[in-house]
Amino acid sequence: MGIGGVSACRDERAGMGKRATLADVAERAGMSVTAVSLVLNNREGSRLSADAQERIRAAARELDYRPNPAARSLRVGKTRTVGFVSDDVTVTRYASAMIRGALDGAEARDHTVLMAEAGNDRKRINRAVRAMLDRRPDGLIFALMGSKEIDIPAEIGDLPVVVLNGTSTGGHASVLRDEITAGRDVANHLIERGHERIALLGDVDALRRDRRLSVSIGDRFLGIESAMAEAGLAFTARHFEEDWEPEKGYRGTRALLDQGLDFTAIIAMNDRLAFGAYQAIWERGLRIPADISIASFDDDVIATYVHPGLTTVRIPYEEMGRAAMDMLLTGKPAGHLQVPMPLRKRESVADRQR
Amino acid sequence: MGIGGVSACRDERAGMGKRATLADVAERAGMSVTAVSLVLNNREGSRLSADAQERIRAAARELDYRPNPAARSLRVGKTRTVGFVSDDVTVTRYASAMIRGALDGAEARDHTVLMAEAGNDRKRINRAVRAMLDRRPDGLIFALMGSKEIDIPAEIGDLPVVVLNGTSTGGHASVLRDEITAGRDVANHLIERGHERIALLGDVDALRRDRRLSVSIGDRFLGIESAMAEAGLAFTARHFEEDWEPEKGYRGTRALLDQGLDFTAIIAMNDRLAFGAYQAIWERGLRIPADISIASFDDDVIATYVHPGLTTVRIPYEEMGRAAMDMLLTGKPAGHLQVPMPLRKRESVADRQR
DNA sequence: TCTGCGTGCTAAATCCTTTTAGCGCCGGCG
DNA sequence: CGCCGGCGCTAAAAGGATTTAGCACGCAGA
Repeated sequence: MGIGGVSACRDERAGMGKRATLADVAERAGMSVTAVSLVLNNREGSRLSADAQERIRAAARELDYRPNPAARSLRVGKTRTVGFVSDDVTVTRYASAMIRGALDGAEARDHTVLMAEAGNDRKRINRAVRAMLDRRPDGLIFALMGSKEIDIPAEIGDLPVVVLNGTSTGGHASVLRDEITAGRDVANHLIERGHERIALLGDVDALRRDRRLSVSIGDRFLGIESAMAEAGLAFTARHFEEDWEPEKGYRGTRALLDQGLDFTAIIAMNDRLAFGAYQAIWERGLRIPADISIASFDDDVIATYVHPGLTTVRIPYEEMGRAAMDMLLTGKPAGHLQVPMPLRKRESVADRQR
Repeated sequence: MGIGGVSACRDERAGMGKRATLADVAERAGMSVTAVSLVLNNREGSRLSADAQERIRAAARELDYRPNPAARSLRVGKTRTVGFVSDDVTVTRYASAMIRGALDGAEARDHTVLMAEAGNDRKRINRAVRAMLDRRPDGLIFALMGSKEIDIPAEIGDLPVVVLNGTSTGGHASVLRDEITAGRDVANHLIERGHERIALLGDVDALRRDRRLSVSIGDRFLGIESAMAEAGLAFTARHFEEDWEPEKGYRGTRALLDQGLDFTAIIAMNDRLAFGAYQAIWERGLRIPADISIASFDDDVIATYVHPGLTTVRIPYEEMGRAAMDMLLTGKPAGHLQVPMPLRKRESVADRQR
């Protein structure tokens, strides 16, 4: 039975300085530390009397007891903490949605997230991984801002790992987006609207092959082309462009138009290219979608800024982040999850007029 | 004294399963645990012989010893961990730069960052704060995606706190952006180029007053207007608009143009409004910057996507994140730091022609 | 010779929780 | 009667680091 002074001292100082420990709760409840631990963790092992349980819970509540995670993880070996290592947070603006998804997933399972940014430099990656490992997280997510294939440092050993928005050479579990279906959806959407003469803006050779550069873009092309082939169509115009920026979309579309307008729709490989296309099309006095329909990929901010709104496929960053965390926190992560990419239909696609 | 097998077991299995402990190092060096701790932490207290020191260091190196942070922080009370609570990661795309800045700052001081997202809901904020507090971080950053004034939960007690991109009602240390100077810079830039008839796009009453909505927008107006006043100028046109989206910028600018074009330049309150203005101006067959110059705020992605490039003031998110972390990790944080906002001159502003 | 002190090092306590081993008692079984 | 086993609970160990207290020894000064 506690001396009044001691418990009073702890009592009112919640949040400030010292916090109640198991021993404090035990003293207040007139029980042993073990008993308190048992009860507060609802261990089935040995049932304490209902009375004792109630006293303990009451004491814990009154003292606002919350276990010290350092002490707990020292004993148990688990930290209820997940490491989130990303190559580059700032590259893709939307990528913060990936973080959000992961954070939500962790919160739902009562874990907290340690973040680190590692860049693309191998040394810095190793340093970040060590820093994480030192904190003994229960798992690690490698988040890639451009979907790529990476090497996971061997140091990690058998710690559960999920690669987010990419794959690893070691064949670790990963979360990807379903670019094949996305490609098919975009192409089919135009085909269903009656378009038969379609131009491709942002065609490229390198990315299709090398999965170290991108594990997703190859699939995007694959999907587009399979849908075209199934409809018995081929592109009536292609503009090759590796650098998918608005400026390039603008120039590319101009070049395409110079070829004599033998298309009624454009598939742009991303929204920035599409935005450039808008400018080139406006400049010619043509109208979207009346004269030319456009569809693309990413659902970047600009897709909603422009008139008419751009029909595009959303990259489900948030869902992916969430999925990665779920994967990591439920049993042994394995396999490659493909998250569907929803088609956002806006006003840039209409039925073929001509 | 260890059976050979034990140390051999530990020896080669770095990263996997068990890791070397202080006791392992001590055993290998033939010293006491205390001695190892003393040496590895370079304690001045008692000098061990150079020979002993060398043996200890060698043993630690060979075993790839790294201290268990749980054990350490259990003893010391510090965790070398900082909590980063943000209201909403996804609202502002650029805001991820804030995260990056904070991460870099923490890395530089060998701290790791615990992230949590709290939204704007008081309950959820408290839950996030508790989750953080349970992990006993050495400090807390409250990052606000739209710069606002918030209440910091009292629970935090005397833990060092920095409010990032906002202020607290409790007067905690904070990192803000210098919107007054930014406002002045934008206005002066136009004035120096000879513009005397200037329109303001996105004027608004509410935001100017209520610091709970925004602690920065009021200053932005203040800066703009003080520079105008010093030059003896007043706006020749204003469009009021609370919702700073492209659509509204488009309509607003059309309305402004309908008033009879009595301005040669526009100050838009943000880039999205400015983007809308571009569209309205193009539609009239006018040219930027030949007929109308435009300058605005934020340096959003679209500022570089459009032609001509949009002159705007960058929000220094990354620097702010970094500054907040520096503040937190060096002594007692206090005061309000104003991070300068650089003017990005692009092609949307030219000398007055008419 | 004895005291005092600096040197080089270590045993033990401490931080807080979880887990293991087991105590004392009582009722039931053989 | 003696033994076993369940009940309700606790003492003690373990986990890995830091910190405090202090030991043994040798040397210098009185």
